[in-house]
Amino acid sequence: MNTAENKSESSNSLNFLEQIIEKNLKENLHGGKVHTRFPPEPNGYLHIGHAKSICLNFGLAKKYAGKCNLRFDDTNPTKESIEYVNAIREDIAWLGFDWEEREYYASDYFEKLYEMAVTLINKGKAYVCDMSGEEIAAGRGTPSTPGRISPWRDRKPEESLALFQKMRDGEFPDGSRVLRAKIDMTSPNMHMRDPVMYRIMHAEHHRTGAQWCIYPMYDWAHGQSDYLEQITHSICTLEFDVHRPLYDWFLDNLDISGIRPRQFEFARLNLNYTVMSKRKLLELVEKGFVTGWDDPRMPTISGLRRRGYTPASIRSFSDKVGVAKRNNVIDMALLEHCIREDLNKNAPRVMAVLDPVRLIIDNYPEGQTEELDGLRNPEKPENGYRKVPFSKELFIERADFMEDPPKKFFRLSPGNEVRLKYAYIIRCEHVVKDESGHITEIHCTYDPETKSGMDVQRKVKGTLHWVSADHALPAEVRLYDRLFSVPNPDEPEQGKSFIDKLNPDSVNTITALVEPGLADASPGDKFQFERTGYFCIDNDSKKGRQVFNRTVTLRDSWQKSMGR
RNA sequence: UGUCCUGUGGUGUAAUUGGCAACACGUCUGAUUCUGGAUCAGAAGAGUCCAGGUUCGACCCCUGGCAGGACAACCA
Repeated sequence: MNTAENKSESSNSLNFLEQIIEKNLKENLHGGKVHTRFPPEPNGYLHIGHAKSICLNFGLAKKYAGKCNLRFDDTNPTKESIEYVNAIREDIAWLGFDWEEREYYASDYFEKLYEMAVTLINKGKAYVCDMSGEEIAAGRGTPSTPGRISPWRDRKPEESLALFQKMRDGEFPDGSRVLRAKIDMTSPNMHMRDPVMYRIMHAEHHRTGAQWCIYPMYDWAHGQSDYLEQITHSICTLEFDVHRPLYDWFLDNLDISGIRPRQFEFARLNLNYTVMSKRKLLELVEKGFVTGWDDPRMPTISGLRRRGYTPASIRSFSDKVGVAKRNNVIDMALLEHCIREDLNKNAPRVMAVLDPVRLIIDNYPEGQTEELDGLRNPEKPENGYRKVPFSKELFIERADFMEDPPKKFFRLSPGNEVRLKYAYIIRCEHVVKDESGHITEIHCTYDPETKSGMDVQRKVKGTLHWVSADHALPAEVRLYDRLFSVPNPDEPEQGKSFIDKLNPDSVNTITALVEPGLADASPGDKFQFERTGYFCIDNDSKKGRQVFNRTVTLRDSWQKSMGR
């Protein structure tokens, strides 16, 4: 009985949806089929919360040898656009999921939906209501008080039918009439109080154009779309729990055959130090607090992609957060752990000095250059070495030198020795300062017998990264930090908004010096800058001027202990 | 003062038809290291919202509370 076995066994535990599916499979509920769907509304970009849902729906289908459809829930033309459709398709594909030929649109079902509505009208289960929006809202009552019956509720099916046809034909202005399901105005569930099925909207739809001027509401369109696609498990978030009786009511009253879909709800993902609602993300974009939906500080999939996150890291994250029905707030540290885990294994190492100070090796031959071997990735020694130029004048990180260091400072200080990564052990002899006392040069001597790869028995506590002054390339580096300065920007004090919780230092753009080999890297390429963090090349890069985004810092137990 | 959902270490998620609470992240030690990274070894941290009840035995079942969330768009 070893630990590895125990681990793999414990990972076999099922989440509540898997338990339901396995139970359904056992009782042969849907003929042994599992068919899910991911149903985004194309009214914004996908975020990390959607990623959880995508991984869940496609993941469940894969695990149980079923299929998962992509279905755009495009029933509100005033808020939706083709731009969003395209962005959503790109993001899902990038995450690594394939909906094959099953790319569907609720708008493809408008005609069928219309016919089904006619069926309900004929059965006396739906009616055209002539009340205004305000009247309907007022008549609905409140969660604790019943609603009032519409004066149009008992109009004859033939009359409703004729009106419904005229609604479709464009004979009435927006908001003048709606089609309502006839259910129960006294239900304690507000969604059962004769919910609206269709509203009149003379609006251009991004797919159906001007073909329709009545559009179905979510509750009507969604469940029936599930049925038309023969979805077995319709998985949505908790807030739709109260809609389930309505979801079932439509199916109950529609003479369906084949698979009867069932709705299940799980808790959406929440992440601290960010916001997740499309409305708020839209506001950040529209008011210019970020540069766009794909700003690297955004929790959107496109933002994370540009930030340097990999599909594998996001899938791993989705897996680790789990699936349940209780509200949760996931620690950003978990997301960061997932990307570090991936990049540590796969990102090539490279040296870059973010805050340079000049270091001169006094006893190193003037004009000499050595091409040193730097391991590309210690996690994958088989990837071999790269060449890194070394010379008399270098730059090191300003924070790696202290004139008057504290007790456990392992870096460079007067009289002290450190190793320069891949190069030599050096000793600091003296420093040069300007009038204001600012250090401008650090002078050292090196020991030629300590070159990397030699058998050196001397031990030094610290190893520093560096770049050669004559060879290094300047590059723009965007140091990103969390977008919000508080863990719960969604809950500001009275009178404040989440905007007030934005972190004023969420990005700090600097010019750094990077090793010359980076000149050839392309947008999207990811690296570990040794000792500082993971970075990727941004599309804003121009020839001769690379732009790097900091994905995440390395874990830093030194800084952590200093903070205490 | 309605209906529904949910309460397990700091944060998440488990506990196979009731059998003295496990895993991950985080935190803290130590070893190791040419990244104060990674890796390895280990530790602390919950007695499962509360109170009753059933039972030899309850996170799990029952009753009653309490707390949090959702629901009153012609949004999804």
